[in-house]
Amino acid sequence: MDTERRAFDVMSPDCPSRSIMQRMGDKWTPLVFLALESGPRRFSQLRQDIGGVTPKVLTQTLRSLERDGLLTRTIYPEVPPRVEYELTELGATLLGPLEIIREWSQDHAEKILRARNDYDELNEV
Amino acid sequence: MDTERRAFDVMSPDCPSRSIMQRMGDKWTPLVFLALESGPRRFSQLRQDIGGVTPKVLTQTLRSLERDGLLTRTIYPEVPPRVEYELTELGATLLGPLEIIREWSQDHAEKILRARNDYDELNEV
DNA sequence: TAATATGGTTACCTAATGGATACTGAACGG
DNA sequence: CCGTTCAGTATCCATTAGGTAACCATATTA
Repeated sequence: MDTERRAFDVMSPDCPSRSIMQRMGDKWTPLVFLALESGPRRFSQLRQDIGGVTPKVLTQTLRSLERDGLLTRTIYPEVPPRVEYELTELGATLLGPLEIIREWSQDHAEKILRARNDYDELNEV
Repeated sequence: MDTERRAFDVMSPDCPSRSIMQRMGDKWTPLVFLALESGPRRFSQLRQDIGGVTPKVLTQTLRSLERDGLLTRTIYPEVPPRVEYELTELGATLLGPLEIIREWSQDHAEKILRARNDYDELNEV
């Protein structure tokens, strides 16, 4: 129904879709998604799945994704506490696009690293 | 042929593909790509196509993409100077994935903005 | 009493990034 | 001699990202 007019346009400086597009390229968001791909995970499981993330930053990332309705945070009133994170339906629709980006990155990493070396050799002599 | 072993794995903290994945989500890179989709463009054309980018930042972005072999920078020795940017073959392979991200962002922007509002109302009262 | 485990939060700090603004160089037009 | 065009640089400042380390609440175990 909305084929004629685009409500959002990423090329427009003030369009909110632009900030959304940016966020999905932030440092940890894609990795959180890939880790949640196969089902709900606990906080410390995510920490292990994603190498090198500090708890603070992981918390920030998760909160921000929760705020955007991309995942849910469920607290189970047990001791010790258990908190599970799970993609929402909306969040799951992002898995496809992210998987494509991931494959591209992995498939072309070698070429890019070579290009960087060539460039640096030419311009740093 | 490389179905068995992955040379690069974005889930590994030290893998270079990770930095590559991150870069394609930076603020201006996707917009540069979309602007170059239909052919070479000059510096000031890009500035206009992409709203709100300062020359310094645009230069940084373009240089970084050139370094990675994703676009070429051609200087024509004229006066006033003319510099054209054009996607390389490698760069062009990124257009598909980026287009998918763009569509996702535009299609789901409204839902996400609504989720943000709901979240903020619940947690800021 | 205290250590342990979980799932965080908070305060604090630094380095890098982003952005605004003004300026340069080189040739041409007037 | 001055202004204009193009493609950037230079300079400065504010914001942010990310990291470290300490802390909290709770119940169990010893």
